[in-house]
Amino acid sequence: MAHDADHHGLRPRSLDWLPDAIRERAPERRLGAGETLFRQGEHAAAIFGVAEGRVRLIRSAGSDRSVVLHTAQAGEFLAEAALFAGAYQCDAVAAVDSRVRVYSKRDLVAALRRDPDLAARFMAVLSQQLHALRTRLEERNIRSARERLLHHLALAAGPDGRTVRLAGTVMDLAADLGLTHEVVYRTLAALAKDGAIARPAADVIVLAAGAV
Amino acid sequence: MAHDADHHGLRPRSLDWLPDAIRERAPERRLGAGETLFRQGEHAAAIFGVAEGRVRLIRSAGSDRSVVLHTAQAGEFLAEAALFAGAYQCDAVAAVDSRVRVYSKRDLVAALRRDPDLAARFMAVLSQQLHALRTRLEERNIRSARERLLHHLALAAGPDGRTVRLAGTVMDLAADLGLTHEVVYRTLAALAKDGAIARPAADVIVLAAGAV
DNA sequence: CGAGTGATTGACTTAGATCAATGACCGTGG
DNA sequence: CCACGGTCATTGATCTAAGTCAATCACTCG
Repeated sequence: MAHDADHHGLRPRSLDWLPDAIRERAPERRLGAGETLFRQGEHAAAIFGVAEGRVRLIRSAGSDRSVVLHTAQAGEFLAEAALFAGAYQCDAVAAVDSRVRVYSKRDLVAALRRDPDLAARFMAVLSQQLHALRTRLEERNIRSARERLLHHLALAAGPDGRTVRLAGTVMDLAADLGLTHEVVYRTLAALAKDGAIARPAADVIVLAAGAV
Repeated sequence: MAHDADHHGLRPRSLDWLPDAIRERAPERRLGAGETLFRQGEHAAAIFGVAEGRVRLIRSAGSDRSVVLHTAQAGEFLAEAALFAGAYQCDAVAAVDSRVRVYSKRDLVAALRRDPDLAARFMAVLSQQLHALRTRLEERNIRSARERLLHHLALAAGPDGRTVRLAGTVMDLAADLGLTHEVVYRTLAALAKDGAIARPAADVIVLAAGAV
């Protein structure tokens, strides 16, 4: 099986809050690469969780250009916004062979309305995701690969504030950072040479005490 | 007065959902540049809306490095996540002289719990912001300035799918795109020369019909 | 054992950042 | 009323860090 795409401390899981009753009742649907899950304008009767693969949200209406809005990875939720709208606002197309769980919008909305604790948990998850996403965007504003990487590592550090355990591959890290993997390898090597980080193991990075 | 920082179609307003009763009762607080609004670990008794200026969320604990998590612009909400946590998770420091509205967390939580419609509206706002943010992040994954700009323009286009009215300055646009303003000017000029866009007015860009 | 994937480094190119300059425009205070 | 300072728009010249292409090695899995 492929890597679990949702390995990252910074990428919060989005499905934990779901009541078991609803989760267990959600059917699974398989999508071939390129297959459409839903289209803009369709009545929104469900939202989805990506179990495996990748699903793209695409806005094709309007201009000729079809624009990718988002690529949902395994473990992510898809189209939460449809919970509060009558129709989907964009198309969803599987980028590769994928599996999605289908959650009934009606059931979910009813549950959220009935159970304030559930609603609070959902709002909490949304807020946290929002915060995490803002942080990622802030990170992308850092132009220098070195600074960006250090920013990321400082945030990903464990409780001691220095030790980072890489949950995925360095290539995944590079993708998260919006850098090519070569640059990340090189920058890691340079940081290690400067003594700014140490790498006691392949999947562990330790920030030096005085690191800028 | 400075530019309204929240001019952008892609940057959803975050305060509209608030019940008037709470909004009107929220006191305003002025912050000098560098002044701290709250600190990590403090009991979270309020959340904030930035009325003017910029407030940074900073994580300083752990590593020596203090890391900027987010810079909230005027019009944005600050620390929604604190609604569902006992204590703030990071520091908030004014980047420039600023004004914030202070919303009582207790009141808000009570209102959300009491009024499912309000809760639904809040969830809708959070979902939309999440979606918008994902789109911005997706945009940042586009390396080429030309393609990134076209992506942005296609999304910012009005109902006809081709006409974009710039709400702010080109410099603001550049900041949104994560590019320098010089590159944006140049790229706009190049696109115009290629016939991919037209600029009938300073603040209007029209995408050509056959634009890739 | 061979195919596939990740880790790593080298060589080279280029797009975008940086530094710099100019002109338009706008408000403002003398 | 106009000179002045500030901001934005725009373009040129230059530099460099990051992207691209490429190769090698280690490892795992069937």
